[in-house]
Amino acid sequence: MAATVDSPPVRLVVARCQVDYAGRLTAHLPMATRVLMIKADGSVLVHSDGGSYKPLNWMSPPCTLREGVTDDGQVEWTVTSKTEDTLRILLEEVHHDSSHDLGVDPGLQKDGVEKHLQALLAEHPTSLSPGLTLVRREFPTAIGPVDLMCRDADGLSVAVEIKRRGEIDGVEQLTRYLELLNREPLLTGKGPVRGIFAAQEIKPQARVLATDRGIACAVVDYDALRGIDDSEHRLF
Amino acid sequence: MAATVDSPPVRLVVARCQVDYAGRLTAHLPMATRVLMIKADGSVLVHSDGGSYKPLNWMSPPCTLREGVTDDGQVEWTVTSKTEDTLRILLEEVHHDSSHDLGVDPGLQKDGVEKHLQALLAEHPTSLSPGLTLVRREFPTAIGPVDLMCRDADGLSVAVEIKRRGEIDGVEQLTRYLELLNREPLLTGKGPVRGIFAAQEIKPQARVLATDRGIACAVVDYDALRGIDDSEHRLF
DNA sequence: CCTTATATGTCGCTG
DNA sequence: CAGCGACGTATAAGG
Repeated sequence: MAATVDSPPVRLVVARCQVDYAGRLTAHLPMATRVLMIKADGSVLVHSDGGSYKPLNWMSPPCTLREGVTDDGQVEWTVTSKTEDTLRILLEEVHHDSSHDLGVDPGLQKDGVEKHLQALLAEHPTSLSPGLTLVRREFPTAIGPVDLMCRDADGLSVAVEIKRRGEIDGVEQLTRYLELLNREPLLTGKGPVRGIFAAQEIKPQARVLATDRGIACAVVDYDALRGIDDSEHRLF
Repeated sequence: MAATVDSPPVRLVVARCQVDYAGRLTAHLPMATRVLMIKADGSVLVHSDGGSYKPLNWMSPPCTLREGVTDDGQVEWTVTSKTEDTLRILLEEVHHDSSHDLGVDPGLQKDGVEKHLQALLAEHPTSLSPGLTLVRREFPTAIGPVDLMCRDADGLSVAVEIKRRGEIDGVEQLTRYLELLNREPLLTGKGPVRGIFAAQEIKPQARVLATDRGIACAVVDYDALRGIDDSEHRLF
């Protein structure tokens, strides 16, 4: 007797279907041929040809799929989550239907993003502003750690917020830190704490807001920093 | 002669494979069985069983897939984008391989997103605060447009920020706008610009911050607004 | 084409 | 579990 699998983990279906979602929003997909992927946890993905990795429609786990038949004899899938979200898929014609046991996935291994950038800047603080020396990385405040705390040639404290992409949120974040840091007498002895917003790319909007708040912007050349130890500084 | 399809739009492959990505980061997937979806534009999705709709790894269009063979005879896919990102998939064993023509997708119809909420509130500004009249939607400022600019019965300007879910970011956003708007003499003639933070749901933290800054919070009943023209107002 | 704001964001971490 | 920040964010809208 052959070994059987009770509920095959992944099911791939190609079918002409119509999809309706109701949850945080309502969405409707007219009848057309699409790829349906049903995973072991009951989650469903509705993919069209093209677009990026995001499905046209989907249901995230945990959820349950119920297969039924409508009054006029069409197959209907109803996917429901605990939070009353529902995905209804009406199947008009099934072109393909297969199931596959994948087993457990060992998972993804990532390497090298922003932590690396922080390490580089910690080693070369003068690339942000001349005369800067590192006091400490991840300098703690009540609302979270500042990426870099430095001191400049005049003895002023300098708080540095590092992002890969400098957007307005990052300026807000640094502003909050500066507000708290400027209440610390130990830091403000020689004058108010300066702020530097450092990123590989700084959006115009973020630059405007930073400038408006007296925060300096530093565009960091990642490759140059990585390649050359004593890189030129760029401060705007 | 039978009609042939040169490059079938969607290809579904289930295979034991190993995946390596190099781009803004590097990522590695050890050898395991996964679902591979190749779309017409050459984009590739690597799905495992479980997780959400996001693939373990992927390549976004535009990109090209090249099928090759390694020195030791294994099938190898190399997907490259214009921006020198590369996805390398080493296939050890193919369990399934099928192609399907989907045709053009009519696309998704959404309802109940923020834009719709904004339209409803623009039509019924009194649901936010009594006596409010709309001056203009998407009122421009140096750092972006305010969702609604209104005027109250006393002639005061009122800036409204609308979110589906009211979180702390939205309060920050409105605060920024108010800061800029209050520098405009044309708006502050009768007094400082008021702020209203409107959302279907407002998180406690956001409410505290808003209150602290003198910003009013309005919880919007989307269904009521959509259903009834002259809905009751709720202002906290 | 670039910039900006939204997302059924998702994901991972930390308190 | 909530809150917060990052993401190869994706995606749509507007200038």
